[in-house]
Amino acid sequence: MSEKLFVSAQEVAERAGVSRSAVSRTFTPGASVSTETRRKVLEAAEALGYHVNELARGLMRNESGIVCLIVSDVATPYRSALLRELTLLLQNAGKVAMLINTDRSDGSVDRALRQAIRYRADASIMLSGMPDKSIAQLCLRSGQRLVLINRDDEQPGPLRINLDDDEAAGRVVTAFVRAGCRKLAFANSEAGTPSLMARERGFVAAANALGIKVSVERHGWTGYEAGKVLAQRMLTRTERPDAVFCATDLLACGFMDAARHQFSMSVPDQLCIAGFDDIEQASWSSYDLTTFAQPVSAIASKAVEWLSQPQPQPQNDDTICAQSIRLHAELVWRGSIRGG
Amino acid sequence: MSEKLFVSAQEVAERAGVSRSAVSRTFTPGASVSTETRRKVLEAAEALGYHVNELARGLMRNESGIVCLIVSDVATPYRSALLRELTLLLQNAGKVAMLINTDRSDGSVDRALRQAIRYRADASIMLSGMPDKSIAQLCLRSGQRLVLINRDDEQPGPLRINLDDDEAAGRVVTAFVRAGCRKLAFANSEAGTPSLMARERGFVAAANALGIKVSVERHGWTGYEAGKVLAQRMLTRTERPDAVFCATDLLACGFMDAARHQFSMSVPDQLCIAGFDDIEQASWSSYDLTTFAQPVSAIASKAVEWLSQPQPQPQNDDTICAQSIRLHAELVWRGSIRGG
DNA sequence: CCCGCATTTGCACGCGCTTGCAGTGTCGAA
DNA sequence: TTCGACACTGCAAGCGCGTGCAAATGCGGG
Repeated sequence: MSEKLFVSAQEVAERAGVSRSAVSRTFTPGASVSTETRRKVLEAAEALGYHVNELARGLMRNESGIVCLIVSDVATPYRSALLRELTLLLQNAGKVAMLINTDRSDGSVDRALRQAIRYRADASIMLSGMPDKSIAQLCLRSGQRLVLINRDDEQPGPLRINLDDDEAAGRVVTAFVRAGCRKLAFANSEAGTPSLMARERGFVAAANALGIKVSVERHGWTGYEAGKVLAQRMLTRTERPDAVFCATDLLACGFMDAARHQFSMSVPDQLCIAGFDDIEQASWSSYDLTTFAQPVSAIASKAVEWLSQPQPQPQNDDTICAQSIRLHAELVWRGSIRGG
Repeated sequence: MSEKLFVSAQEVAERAGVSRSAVSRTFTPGASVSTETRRKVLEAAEALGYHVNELARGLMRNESGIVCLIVSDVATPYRSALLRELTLLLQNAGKVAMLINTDRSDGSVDRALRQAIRYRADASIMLSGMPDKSIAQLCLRSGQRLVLINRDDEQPGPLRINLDDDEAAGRVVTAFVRAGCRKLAFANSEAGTPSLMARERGFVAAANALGIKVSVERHGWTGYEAGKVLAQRMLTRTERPDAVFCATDLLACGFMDAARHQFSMSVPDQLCIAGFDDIEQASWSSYDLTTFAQPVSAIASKAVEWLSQPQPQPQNDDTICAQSIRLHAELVWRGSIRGG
């Protein structure tokens, strides 16, 4: 039955005529082995098809090399793009990604996380999403390093990566105004995550500063369908907006489709639209959406970089390194806003 | 420095006043422990915040509970949808997903896979993509179980999950003909994966059986841009097709956008289009694409189901269970083909 | 009261690996 | 020649856990 599938360092040692320690050291960067011994070991290892058992190694070293990616809505364009970048970089850094899907909220999230703790993951990266800050707590208490992307929990310890959502929102107001729009609207979801709300606040504030009032509507999640519903609500009013900033590209796509196909409005002639994320679909010619680009690869590389650094002194004085990085969201100008 | 982060079974045992074996058995389903002992152990474990060390357990049991997902183009809608489903189901089955991204072809793939082997993954699921069958070999040789999705390697051992691509392609011919189309075309990528080629063969064969010739064009990968290029090639000819079957929804979206915006053609009046995968965007009203649905959740559940079964006798006689599952791709009828 | 049986429990070993420590060999300087 | 410095190497302990085996315990019948 369990018929000895893997070769162990012991066997490699025997074949190479050296001690088991020599084998171990050969595969430990920075250990002291002579070139000759190393050669013999590598040869034997190759011949036998030896692979270091990372489970045993992790057991000794007390670090597994596993980074777990905690994510909801994996199938969403922005989320999956970030996921792609992160896995790639982690691999290059010699780490390995464990995926925790938090879509179902029926306690399986908690179960999955505990699962990750059981594997002694060195770190967790939370790609935004669910507000469960207890999860973050659990990660930290089990000695993991934590990276929070687009979340704003005021907890010490983790690295927080955020965007300049509010300033970005201000810039889109300028663009709308320059295009001659005066009846601005903001289409948001009910998710209420910090970055979404920051965009809303920034937009409203910048417009108000110019003496322009903004009609705000919130509905559903950040998906396409919600965008359609928002359009139905906002475009059936007596006074239609002539420019709408959608908190998300998916919302924008839904909004635009409804505006065009259900209300026969022309974009950008009768309605200017802007989104946020710069998902692939934003560049498709049916949408040609002006939007803010999530600096996906910058986010990923900052995160992985931070994780690759040696543990920053885990002292318990009050200057706990509450690292926070703020990245810039570049406006990608396309055809959904007049004039460019 | 390494200040004892995790509690061990030993400590739990001491607090509960039992032996370490008792603790171990408490967390091993099916082991023999009295209710009283179990209660004491669970209580102590809870108080101490004990989590089984899955690394050590895997070392003993010689199975890690890790399933690795080998995937390229994670950010692609179909791929990420499948990923979502798989991770969810794996979690429910008490397993954990390790993600291997094979986008870069510069040997990092190989490195990542070896990484996975080092973690003694119990199984791998290859979500189609790259043709490197040597990778599959490596998985099998290291004792993993293997699931191949939408690939057709004729190797024994793995579970193969495929679709009825050729029959599906036949059904779309019928639909086109019924819509009054006679100049059929097939837009494919150059990737040449088995399922893509099966769709092409099936389409051409079914059309030929009706005495209709098909113009076939292949270009690039299976993305949106390739679809646009294909449209540019096929629609600049003197004799334009009046119906095109795209091997992929992304191709179809690109094709449709080019047809409408660059060639001012009306879909479906002047051109009927069908795709394959039923990605979310296919249902967006700008596309409203008739397409075949990948039975994503069926695929995922078949895969996880198979992995959850006890190892099917690993005998070495010639009746190696070369399991193969063929699923049905349902035609989702929308507005990109006339008459419904 | 004793004995056979079934259920629990503890002991001790080993999974495959890292690593501190002591031992071997080599070499140049004194 | 002697000696310290140095580069390797092997030994053995131990990481946290599962599990076979034997001892312990409980129980009912004789």
